Amino acid sequence: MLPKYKEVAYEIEKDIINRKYDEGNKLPTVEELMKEFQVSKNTIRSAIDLLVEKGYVYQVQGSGIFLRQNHIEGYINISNMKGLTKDLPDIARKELKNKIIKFEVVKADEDLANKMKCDIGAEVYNVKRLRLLDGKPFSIEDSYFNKNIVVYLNNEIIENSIYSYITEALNYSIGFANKKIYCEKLSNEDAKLIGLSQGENTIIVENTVFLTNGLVFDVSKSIYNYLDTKFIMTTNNI
Amino acid sequence: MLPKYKEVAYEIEKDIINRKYDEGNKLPTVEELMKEFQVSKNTIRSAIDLLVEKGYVYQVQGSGIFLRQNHIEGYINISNMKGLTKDLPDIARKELKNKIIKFEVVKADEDLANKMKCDIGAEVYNVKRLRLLDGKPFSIEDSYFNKNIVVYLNNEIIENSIYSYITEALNYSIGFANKKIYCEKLSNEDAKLIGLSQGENTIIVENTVFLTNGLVFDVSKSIYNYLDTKFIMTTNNI
DNA sequence: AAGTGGTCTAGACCACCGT
DNA sequence: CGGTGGTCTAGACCACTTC
Repeated sequence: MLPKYKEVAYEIEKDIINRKYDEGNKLPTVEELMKEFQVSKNTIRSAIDLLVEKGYVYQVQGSGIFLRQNHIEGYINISNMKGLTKDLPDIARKELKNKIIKFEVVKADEDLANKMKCDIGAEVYNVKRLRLLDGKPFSIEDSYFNKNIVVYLNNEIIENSIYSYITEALNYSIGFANKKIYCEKLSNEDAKLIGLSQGENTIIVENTVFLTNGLVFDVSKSIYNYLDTKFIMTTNNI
Repeated sequence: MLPKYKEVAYEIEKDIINRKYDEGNKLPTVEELMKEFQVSKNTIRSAIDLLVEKGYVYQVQGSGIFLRQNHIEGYINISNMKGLTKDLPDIARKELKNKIIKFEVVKADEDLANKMKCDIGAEVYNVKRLRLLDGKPFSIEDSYFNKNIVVYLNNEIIENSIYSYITEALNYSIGFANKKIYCEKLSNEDAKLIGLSQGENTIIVENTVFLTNGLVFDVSKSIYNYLDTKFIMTTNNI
């Protein structure tokens, strides 16, 4: 059961996506939204704050709540964090397949234990997958999952969506993430997998993902094909 | 005059940076903060929400408000948007210099007019600068400023900080930005400027910056030296 | 059960925009 | 000056964690 302000934000988000407010590029006034959803002013404002944070709208005091272009065809929103399978409405029409390169249980060394805030020697899943969109190599993802949290994985799960499994089957809720973005030369092995040349630079995203209680459950490094992948993000000046 | 919740957020942010809460990695309880700052619960919560959005803390219901590592030495926080001069406490000790490569007034073509939401043929400043840290090439920034908003620029301003000038001298307030991040081959000219090889891929950030009233005032493309520049960002699952 | 964060309301008043 | 967003409060009650 979602709280009211999230429910309202979700409804308005749907309306925005369905182009209900395209004419005028403007949302109804706060007062009109209060009447529409039968909630107090603060609840509407909390809902709008969420939409501002997501980059859907901006507010101008004394004037209104305006739509903001936050989506560009072909770009991946790097702020999303529900996993590739759920993240990409844009490419969702395409078929996403995961080819397993490696799937094993290893013991965390000092570096990994540090990143995962777990004990040295703790068991972790190491999953390396080649991700294909309509059969075309899209990214190489090398992930580690804390086995104390993600107690079980199998081939079927990792060929589909690990994130769906974690949030729906294991019922964990994902809280936040740190991301590092940089450019790095491809190894011979990775270059072959993703269809580029060895020694060529491409774009890398390292991800450390936390549950809402602050535990690290996933540390990953993803290598993207720079020819096909551009990221977009929105920021607010707070 | 800042509103109370921003003032409170600012004070707590200072305390976090000054390591006041490092022991226990925890902030005082909401009730304690209410007493400390003599404000209502909702005001404290608004302040904490800002710190959550900035990646400083996370909240666990029933448990507390915990510190989150949001800063790693050597990484540039890509979510910041006050301009390089103000953004980088990390490298602020270093000397930032701007070498002007190009500074002229041009008329917006269709593509630029589209990006800047201005008329085709409208006058814009085009400023291309090589940015140096301690004398070392750090990035090449090619910017366009809407001349209807940024009515005047000169060599002195663009050798120092354009953003300081816009926010302090012109008294505009910056609202939000869209950023595109990708990897692209260097031209011969740019490769020479930044000290890499022609045809080598490096990391690019395109920036469209809006005032709080929704007007675009700056469109820019920055080319970074991939050897020296890695970005970091924090996200929340909302 | 006690402690701590999360949601919601009604109402008051302020600040800014446009006419 | 009317319309619209922005801030703030006191208080009630809920939900989760910790012991």
